[in-house]
Amino acid sequence: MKYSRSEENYLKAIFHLQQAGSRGVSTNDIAEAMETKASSVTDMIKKLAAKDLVNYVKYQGVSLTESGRSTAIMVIRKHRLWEVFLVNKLDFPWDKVHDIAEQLEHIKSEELVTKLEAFLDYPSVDPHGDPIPDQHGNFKQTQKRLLVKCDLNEKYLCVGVKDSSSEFLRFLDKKHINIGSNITVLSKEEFDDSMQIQVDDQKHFISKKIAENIYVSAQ
Amino acid sequence: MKYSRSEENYLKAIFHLQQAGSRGVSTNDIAEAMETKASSVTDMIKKLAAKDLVNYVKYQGVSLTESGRSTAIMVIRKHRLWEVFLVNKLDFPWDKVHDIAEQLEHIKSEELVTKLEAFLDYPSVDPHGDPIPDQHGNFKQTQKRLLVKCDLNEKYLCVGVKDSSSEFLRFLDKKHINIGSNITVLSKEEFDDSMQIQVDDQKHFISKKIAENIYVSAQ
DNA sequence: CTTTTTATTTAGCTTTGCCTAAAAATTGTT
DNA sequence: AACAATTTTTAGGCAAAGCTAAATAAAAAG
Repeated sequence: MKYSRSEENYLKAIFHLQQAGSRGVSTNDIAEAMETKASSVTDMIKKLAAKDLVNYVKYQGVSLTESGRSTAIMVIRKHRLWEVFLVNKLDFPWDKVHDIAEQLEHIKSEELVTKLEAFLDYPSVDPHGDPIPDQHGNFKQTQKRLLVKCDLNEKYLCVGVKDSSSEFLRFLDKKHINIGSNITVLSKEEFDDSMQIQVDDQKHFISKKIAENIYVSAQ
Repeated sequence: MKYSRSEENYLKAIFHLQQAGSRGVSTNDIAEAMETKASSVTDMIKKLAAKDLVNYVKYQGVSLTESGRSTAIMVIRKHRLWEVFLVNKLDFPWDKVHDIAEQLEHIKSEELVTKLEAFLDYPSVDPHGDPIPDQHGNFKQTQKRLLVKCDLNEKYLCVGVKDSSSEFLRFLDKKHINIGSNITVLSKEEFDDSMQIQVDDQKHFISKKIAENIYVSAQ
């Protein structure tokens, strides 16, 4: 069964919103995420519900059905595989790949995804540290946490970012903070939650806003 | 300036038709090539004319403007580069890449094409032997000719195919006829234009229909 | 427990790209 | 030249995906 580009984008957005908050996803949230109007969202939701991709009760938001969830995951799988291709093979900087992957993720061909994945050597995460689902849709949610909530003097591994904007990613590049960097929080300012951190062998001061957008895992 | 997928497909079809016959391209020809109806073609032609992509006089067919031609060539460039990627990097057989390349050719990103081309090492032809335009739209039309029109006992180089259907390409694979194979016409049957040919170190009998779909160049 | 605010849905309109059926122009044939 | 056949265009409609504005439901506030 095949879905339109727009349907796939809605499913993806709903999936991401569902991951964030555990509640049913509201029309307005979807509208904001997709940069569209609530009325357009209602229209599309009805179509998705008719195709059994979402559970929908008027005025009560939506949740993905099994079928909707797996469709969303397959789109995300493609998106992340293409991001790996763009960064690892074509040498794109990691902050420039999102828009292109947004287009590539809608290419329809099972075989293409399978062969691309093999060509890339079965990567488990994309350039931003997000896990890549396998062909059955399975992926392990790394138990990552935001740097802002980390303990002092523990060694962490940078595993991903929350904000994927070019501005933020370029900031990280400038500070040599990459996926895989070792990070330790050396001190924390109670007043504004800014902190001094050690990244591999360099020390930096970063604001709360930065620390809120870096994911790390204990190591 | 950006054009829709549909507009790009029309421009591409018109370009190919224009290459084939030198006359202005007719509405019906476009409709047949695009597997759509003549009335739809008229609609689209008007839009393309309004955007100065084609020259259009009612009832007299169309021809591409400079802008239309270069847009078409850029789509063809992308199509052929992606075909090379699919065959050389992802190991697709050459008869399976067309449909996927039809999708990939519409991905919008100058940078992607540039980087893809470099990654593929600036190929000059696609897997079917068709030339790949450079970033300025230049490409040399190889002075190829159909095998059916070749002289006896001359050495030729297989440079492309006219028919790109899976059936035909698989036939060629079976006979080990590839782009780059050496071909010599050993004998020709006047009655039905069938011929005996030497392909590298193998001999085959082929019908007129086969010989009409293989392009060679003198060597 | 009303009232106000906010969220959601409905109604109706727009554009793109396609369709069918009918009209008009062109081309081919006596 | 006049009729027939073919090609092309027009007219009117449809589905997808979006929009604005108005109506309605739910949530928040008094």
